[in-house]
Amino acid sequence: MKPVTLKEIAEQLNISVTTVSKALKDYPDVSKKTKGLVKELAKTLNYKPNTFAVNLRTKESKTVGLIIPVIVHHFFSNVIKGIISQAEKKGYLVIILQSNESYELEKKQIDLLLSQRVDGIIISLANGTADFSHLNQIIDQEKPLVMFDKIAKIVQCSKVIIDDRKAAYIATQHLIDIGCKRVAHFRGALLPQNSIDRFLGYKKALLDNNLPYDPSLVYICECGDMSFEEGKKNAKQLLKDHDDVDGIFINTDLVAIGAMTEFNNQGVKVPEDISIVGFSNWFMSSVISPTLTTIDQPGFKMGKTAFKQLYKEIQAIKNNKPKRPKTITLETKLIERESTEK
Amino acid sequence: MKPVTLKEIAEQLNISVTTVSKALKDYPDVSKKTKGLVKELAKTLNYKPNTFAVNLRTKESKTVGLIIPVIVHHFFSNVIKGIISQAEKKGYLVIILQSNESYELEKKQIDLLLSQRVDGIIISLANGTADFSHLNQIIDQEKPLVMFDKIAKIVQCSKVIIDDRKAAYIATQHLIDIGCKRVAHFRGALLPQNSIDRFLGYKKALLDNNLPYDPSLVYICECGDMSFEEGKKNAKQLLKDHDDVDGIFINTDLVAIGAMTEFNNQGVKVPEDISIVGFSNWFMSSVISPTLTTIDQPGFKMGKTAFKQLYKEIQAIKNNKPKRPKTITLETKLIERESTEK
DNA sequence: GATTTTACCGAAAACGTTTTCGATGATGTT
DNA sequence: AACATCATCGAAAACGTTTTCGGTAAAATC
Repeated sequence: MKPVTLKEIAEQLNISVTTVSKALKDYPDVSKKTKGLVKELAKTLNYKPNTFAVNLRTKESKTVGLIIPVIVHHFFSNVIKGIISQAEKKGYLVIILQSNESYELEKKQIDLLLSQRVDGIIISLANGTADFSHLNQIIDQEKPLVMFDKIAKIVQCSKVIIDDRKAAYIATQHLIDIGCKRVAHFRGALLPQNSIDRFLGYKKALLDNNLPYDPSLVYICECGDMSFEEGKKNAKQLLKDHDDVDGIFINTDLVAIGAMTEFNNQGVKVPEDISIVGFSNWFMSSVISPTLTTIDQPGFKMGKTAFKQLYKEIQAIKNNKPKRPKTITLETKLIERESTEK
Repeated sequence: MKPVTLKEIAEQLNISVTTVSKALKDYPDVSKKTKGLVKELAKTLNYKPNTFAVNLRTKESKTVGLIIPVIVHHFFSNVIKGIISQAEKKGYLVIILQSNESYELEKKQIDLLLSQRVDGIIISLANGTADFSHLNQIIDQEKPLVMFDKIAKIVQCSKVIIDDRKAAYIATQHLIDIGCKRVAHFRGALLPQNSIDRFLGYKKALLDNNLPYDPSLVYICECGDMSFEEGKKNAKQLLKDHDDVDGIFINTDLVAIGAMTEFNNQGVKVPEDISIVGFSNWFMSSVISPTLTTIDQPGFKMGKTAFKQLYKEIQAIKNNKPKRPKTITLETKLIERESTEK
């Protein structure tokens, strides 16, 4: 019942462990005959190299860590899928951790991954993360690090992002183009770079169109587990505060759907009374009523790209080359649907 | 830049590696004084035990594998979350693989996990899996295996499931209770146990209520990536085939939503003309219009329970006790919403 | 003062692999 | 015949940890 080792194969064939090892890895200094014998016996005994020993020798685990704020989330689960699919192609396994938008957990989890000696880490930051020493710790150990979506510009590592500012600008411009004069914004939490950028894009679009920027039209939501509820709450508040808003650019689809639900409950018609643009293009947005205009955020591609970059850096380090941090910006596009049909 | 080892600590303190190791693990045969010195130095040097070496010695990786058919899926991502959260509590990491509903991939991935020497495996089978030798291989190696959701009854291992038959019965009975006389069923793929069970529950409910079972009212869908489209397609076909159907019990929410979309497009009113019950209680189902009556399937709890059971078996094996496979059935409940409001 | 007990420490083996560096004998070259 | 070349193999060290088994000195016991 014990797992088969090189030693056992060696003993059965009356050769050394060294030769067995080399035969299996096709070293040139092993005869064709022995290679054949070794490989055959290895197969019949169902030999599987002991990863623990291999890792110890080679100092690599062929494993990468992934930390994301939430798993049950259309965008993030797509990213996971992208990362895993690409990792599998390269023979890497992925350990997934959920930070739950908590800085403390994120820190602990990075510690955990480092002590596990993963070959690299991919991360999307928690909303609350404002200090980055735990990330620099990764870089100090010369471990590749790739951030995506929610990143920290300051940290010297590769990043896979979209141009949030531009996307938000396009979304807002679209609302203006269809005739909106008072455009509100439900923004994300205060810290994450992407919610800042989306806010800035929104603001710039207003100003470029000679529309006044009114801070009272900007509502905040944390975009955590309660996104849907937050959307409802903000919508309710907005109806109380203003009676002239005719368009909203909302930081994320789920919040937008919450808002639409509230509007529907209160008899406010979308898009007739208020037009809405969301963000991310959750699958859900294409099946609700009215269907939601949104910005397509390529989660699967983002995950794939993130792993590809991480892999490049892993290889670079292996060959003692500099890893060259790189920022990759993926394309987004506006998906026009019923919620902005005028 | 080299990682700190026991040896380095030992040299700096002029003691042996053995003592350092024992000090860090609070062995009784190390003096308080040395323990203090060792622990302090370990902390200042930021010592992290080399997992590779530890694994090699202890023969365990504190890592478990998870294979699921699809990741971007409300139910499954909830399961992932449940497993990860529970694993973290016990100091275990989770490697996630996606079988893409492919038997071949599933087989390969099990091989991969076994050669990685994970401490246990949790799996939900691919639709196409009909042969189970790859699963028995796990059991033969005395590795704990827990199946959930899509299981194989035949395989001798622990299982975490719901009573699909009962849940389907309740769903169908609900349709009958609100007055439906011709109840159709969109079932899942042919092989998975749960889609068989749901079908049987549907059938039994009909017969118990003296309604005829009509095979032409049963439509099949694979419930893979194309669920939504399949729902639309089946709905379209059903409208062609029958004009008297007034209720449908549908194998999974996403298919149900696809069907509702098609009905809506064709001017068929839900629930007035046709009432619909879905399955799984995806978040989406509570925000679409009309909201969807469905069976709540506790993904998070399922994941948690699956890991708990796996953990128990890992511990049992460690202590040379039998692992005692166990089947755990979780409660489901009917969530009544607008799609069955008469 | 001799013996036992206790407290503390370390040598060494083991986990299974990879890789370096020779060693050996056979073959080819001059 | 002397030498170089080539093909094939293996001994041994190394990776960093854990754990067994003794060993030594001090303290306790008689």
